[in-house]
Amino acid sequence: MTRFANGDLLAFEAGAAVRSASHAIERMRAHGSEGRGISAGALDVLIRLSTTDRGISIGDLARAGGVSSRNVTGLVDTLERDGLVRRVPDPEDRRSVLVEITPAGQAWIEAFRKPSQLAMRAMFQGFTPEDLLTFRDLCLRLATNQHRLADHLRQIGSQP
Amino acid sequence: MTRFANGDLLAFEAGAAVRSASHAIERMRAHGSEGRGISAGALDVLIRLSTTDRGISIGDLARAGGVSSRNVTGLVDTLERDGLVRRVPDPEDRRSVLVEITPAGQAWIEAFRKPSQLAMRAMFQGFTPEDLLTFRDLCLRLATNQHRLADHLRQIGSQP
DNA sequence: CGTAAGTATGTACGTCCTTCATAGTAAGCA
DNA sequence: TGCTTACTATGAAGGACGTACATACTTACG
Repeated sequence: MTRFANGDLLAFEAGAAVRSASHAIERMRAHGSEGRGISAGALDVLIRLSTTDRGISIGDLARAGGVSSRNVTGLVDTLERDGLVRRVPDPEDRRSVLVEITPAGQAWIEAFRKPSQLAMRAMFQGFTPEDLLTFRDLCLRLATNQHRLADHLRQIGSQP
Repeated sequence: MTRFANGDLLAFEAGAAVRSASHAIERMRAHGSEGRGISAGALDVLIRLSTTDRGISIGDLARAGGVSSRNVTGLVDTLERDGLVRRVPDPEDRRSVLVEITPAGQAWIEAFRKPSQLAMRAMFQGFTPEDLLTFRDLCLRLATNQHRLADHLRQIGSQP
C-alpha cells in the first residue's frame, strides 16, 4: 500500500471499501431476484413506490434516487411493460405523470422480500445489532453528505 | 415504510443504505477525476496495479475484483490505449498476460490522489475517526462475507 | 501422445446512466 | 388577454460496465 496522511488514508480506504460492499450487496440482490428478471435500478424505483399508496411523479422519483429523470422514464417503461407499475395522469398538473405500483407489483415485492431478507441476513452475518444500526446510519449520513455537496457544487458551478 | 421483523428490517434497510452510499461515493469520484476520463471499473484496476511493482495477470485482477475476466480484458484495453498500463507476456506461462502500470499511470494516480482525498474528506465530514474506522471495517466484513457466500453458492450450485 | 483444463480474447448482448433536443403544459408579467 | 420563461416527460444517440458463449493457444496430466 502507498503512504497517506493518517485521516485521509482512512477516508480513501473507506471509500474503496464501500464500493466493494455495494458490489457485494448488488450481487446478492441479483442472486435473490434471479429469474424474476428485475434489475437494480428498476428495483429501486419499485421499492420506493411500494412505500406509499399515492403515485409519485417521474421527477420526484428521479430526485429521490439522485439520477436523471430520463433514466427513471426508462426504468418505469420496463416496469410498466412487466405490469408491476402503472402510469396515471396527474390531475393537478397535466405535464406530470404519476407512477403507482400495481397489485402485481405489490405481490412481486412480497415475494422478493423473504429471500432478500435471508440473503441480507447472510451478508450481515457476524454483525451485532449495534453494528447494523451504526452501519446503516453512517451510510445514510454519507448519502446526505453527498446530496449537500452536490447542491453546493451545482450552486458554485452555475455562478462562476 | 413497510413493516418487517426487527433484525431483518435493519439488514434490509442497511442494504439499501449502502447502495445509496456507494452511489454517493461513485458520484464524487467521477467529479474528482472529471476531464481526465477514467471510469470506475478502470480506476479499480489501476489502483490495484499501483499497489505492487510486479505485473498482475488478467485472471488475478478479475478474481480480486470479483468480476469476469472478459470484463478486465476490456478495462485493460482502455487503460492501455491511454498509456497508463502495459501488457507484457508472462515468462512462466505463455497463456497468461501480465499487466503492469506505466510511469504515466503512476503519475495519474499521484494526480488523482490529492483531489480524491479532499472529496472523500468532504464526504466523510462529521465522521469521527472511530466512525471512519468501524465503517471501513464493516464494509470490508461485508465484502468478505459476500466472497464466502459466493464460494458457497458456487459449490452447491455445481453439485446438485 | 492425447485429452482435459486454464488463459485471454472476439462476438453479441443487456442494463444503467448521461446529454441534447422536442412537444406539451404551467406560471408570471406586460 | 397574450407572451415569455420555466418545467414535465420523453425521443434519439451514445458511453461504460458487465455478462455468456465460442475460439485459439498453451499447459498439465493420464
